[in-house]
Amino acid sequence: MPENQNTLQAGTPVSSPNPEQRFMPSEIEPRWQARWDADASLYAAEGHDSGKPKYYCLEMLPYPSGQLHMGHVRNYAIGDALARHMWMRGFNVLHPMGWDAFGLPAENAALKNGVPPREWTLGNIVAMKKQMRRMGLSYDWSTEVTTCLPDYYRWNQWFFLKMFEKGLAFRKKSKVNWCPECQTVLANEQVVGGCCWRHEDTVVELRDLTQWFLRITKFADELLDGLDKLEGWPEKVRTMQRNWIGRSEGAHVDFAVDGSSEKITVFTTRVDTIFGATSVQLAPEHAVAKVFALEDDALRGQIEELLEQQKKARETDALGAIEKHGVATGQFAVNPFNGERVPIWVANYILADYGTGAIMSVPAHDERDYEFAQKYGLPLRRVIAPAVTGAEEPVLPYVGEDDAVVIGSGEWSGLGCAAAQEKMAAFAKAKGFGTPTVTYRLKDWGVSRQRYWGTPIPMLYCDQCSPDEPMPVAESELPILLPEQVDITQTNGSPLGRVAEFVNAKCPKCGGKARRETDTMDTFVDSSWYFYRYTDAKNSKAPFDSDKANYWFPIDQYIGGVEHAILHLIYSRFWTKVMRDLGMVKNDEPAERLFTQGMVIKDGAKMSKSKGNVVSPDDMIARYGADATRMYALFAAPPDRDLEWQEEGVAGISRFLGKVYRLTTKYSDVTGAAEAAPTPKGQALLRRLHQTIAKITQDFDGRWHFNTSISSIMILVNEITANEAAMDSGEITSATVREVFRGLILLLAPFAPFFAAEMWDQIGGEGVVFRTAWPLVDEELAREDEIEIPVQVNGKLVNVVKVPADSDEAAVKAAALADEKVMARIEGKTVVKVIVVPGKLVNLVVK
RNA sequence: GCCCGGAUGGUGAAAUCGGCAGACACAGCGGACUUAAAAUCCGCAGACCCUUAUCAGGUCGUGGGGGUUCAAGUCCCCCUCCGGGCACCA
Repeated sequence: MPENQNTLQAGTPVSSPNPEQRFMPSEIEPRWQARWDADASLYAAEGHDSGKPKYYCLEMLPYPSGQLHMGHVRNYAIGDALARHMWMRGFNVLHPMGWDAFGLPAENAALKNGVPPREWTLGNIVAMKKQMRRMGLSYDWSTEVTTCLPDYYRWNQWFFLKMFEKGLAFRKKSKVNWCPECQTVLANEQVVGGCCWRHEDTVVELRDLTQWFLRITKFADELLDGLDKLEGWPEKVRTMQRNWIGRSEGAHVDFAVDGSSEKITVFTTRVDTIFGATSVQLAPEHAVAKVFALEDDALRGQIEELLEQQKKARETDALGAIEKHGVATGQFAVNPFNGERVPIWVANYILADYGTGAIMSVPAHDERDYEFAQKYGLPLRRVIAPAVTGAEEPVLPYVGEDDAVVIGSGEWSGLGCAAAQEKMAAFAKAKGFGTPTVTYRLKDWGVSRQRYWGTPIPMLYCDQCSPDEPMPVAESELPILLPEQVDITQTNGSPLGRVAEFVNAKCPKCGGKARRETDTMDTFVDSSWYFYRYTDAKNSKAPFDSDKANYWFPIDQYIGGVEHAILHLIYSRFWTKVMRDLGMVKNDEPAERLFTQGMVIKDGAKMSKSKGNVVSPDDMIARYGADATRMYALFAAPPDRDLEWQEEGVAGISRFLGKVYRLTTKYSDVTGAAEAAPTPKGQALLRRLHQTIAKITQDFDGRWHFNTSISSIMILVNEITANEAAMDSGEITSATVREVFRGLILLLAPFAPFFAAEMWDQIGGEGVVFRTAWPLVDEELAREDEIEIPVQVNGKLVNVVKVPADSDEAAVKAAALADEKVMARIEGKTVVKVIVVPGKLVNLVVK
């Protein structure tokens, strides 16, 4: 290579640049990885007395499937860049990782390959941890949490006992979602579009079962109201949770059944329309409907049919699409507001598990009731109208607007709808036939699972004292260990039920024979509080020490996929409130800020085995190195958007790193005697450096558009390349060269850690690059002294003029008018108006 | 049906506050280096038109249509398509 024949200028002695070297990530990365792996303190959080502000940076823990996928790579590349950046900004950073290690795939693998779930899971963890280390992720492994190990899940059991004590964990028989594929019950949150969240094509069935529930509804209002304060969460997630909680204000009103002692309580959000009620509609499973059915065989058959339709619709997620059917019971209800008798019907569009399972039907002012009434010829009665006098009669059904008023409703006529709702509910309450009430869509969290690989529920049933009433296991008995060597090949019932040594226990009360609960907990229990355990992962006396948690919490930044918006993220908020009420933590919410990254796409579709478009991170790392792979994941799109994986792009980043490598190694040793002030070219290069520092600092503080951060680094490097001759000749002093490369490497450190560590070493940087202070912007240096101002004539660009950066309006205007092209353009025309936006542009309006 | 996103060159994207549309890359094309190739470096590159060609010039252009403004990818109104969430929830 005919290189390094740099001519030295007098007075600017520069040592010879080194011969250029080739970038070999396959050599660099393992070398640094070995060093980092050997140093447990490198990424360890400091003590609470470090004097630094704390920063808890958390990425969602993975399920240990055995293979990292690109979604993980993206998630962790974002979190890792942030953690490293915050270290460099002087924070005491907690950056932990763990394993969401219970769950069905382990059982499936056991069935398929004959490997026990525990072995399979722990083996996968080893493999994935190795992949994470190859990625160069900055986790503090001393706080690692593995949810399937007894030292973790015993605290699930402990929490369960606490919740049982407080009445927050309870057992009830109810309709539950059953996935035939998983052979277990699912929580409402785990049913997506009528199908299982793990088996998108498997329709969930409804079964009547006695199951354990956690009383998340107790916190419904707090979970809802708290969303307003979570300003650091994406609006999308907050909206999804609001919808999911589904708070609805209204009233209960009792309708007496004519000629019977029965009464029907309806839930309505529009009690102001009660004078327009022309029937009462019951869900097929409503208790009163059952009473009527007892006396009438024909009716019973019809109701059963309605129930069947409803069940079918629900299971195929066609609820809302099915045709409304109903049957008149022949019975009548009495409207307590006007004493009117209205017929009682049973209809397939009334849900038993929402509200009271009964409604008053107001066909004139409700779309569904209207449709039903039209079909069955039930009467319509208008009881609200627009306030505007002389307005056209509204088309029915008319649900009213803000200004609608009540009509034909006795003493309430003339009131606005909102006022009428309030007053009529209060009236009902005063008279004892109703009350204002709030209904939620949110249901209690069903946590029982008829599966093996999960946390055993620490409850007992004594044949003598409580065959049906559960008794808690004593706290001192914990953990109730999950037995090994369990036959999970049979598919009916909980596998633990077939393990005699597990089931048989002693009753804590009478000392007689007792049975253990054989269901296990939903794995979402594990992930509801794991991030607290990170703060005190080895504690054997408690889930964690409160002081430790209170130091680190709330999480400053949580990063993960949006798919958990109403699963993990609502359960976690609930769990935090429970722990707060137990006095364990002070924070109301687990995470201050939440970031949901976009999906990784290939050929326009989400990567999946079935589509055959999966790109393996291992392949990418082997070919281009971890730095290039990670950096591409950040460069290809802003982190909140979907990212199309293009291997050529990774190659491009690898080329870029190669270029930086060549330049850095070439100039790593340049030295010069007593440096003078930077030369003009050096000044320009330093200006670019400081502009880049400003840009990237701003990106971390703001929008996280790391794609533009990286592009700004590329611009800097392109400018360095353009100045190579000047650096060789000494036209840019060695002091400037050193400053530029030092800055460049620090800026790259959050994005390409192996690379930055190697380059830092090469230039003789002191200490660990990730603990070196993030460079500060020198505003003076960053400022341009000459700027280009576009000049438009009638809004069209004509030319660009150069002016000093501090030019005032008059000077910019003068420069624009003096420009030849501009003059040519406006010749013979009248300048009507001149718009000068200092620092931005000039627009001449001419005629 | 309702609520959120999104649509910009051949591709990924940029334009953060209404001010040069396409930064930075990928793919492509041309050149240098080389016996040759790879690698590397330099250059070109929205579409169309005018021009023999150059130099230059012109028109159009951010999903579509209207509007506000000296100026619109950006603001307002209407519409189309794509992705996501919710949905007989009374």
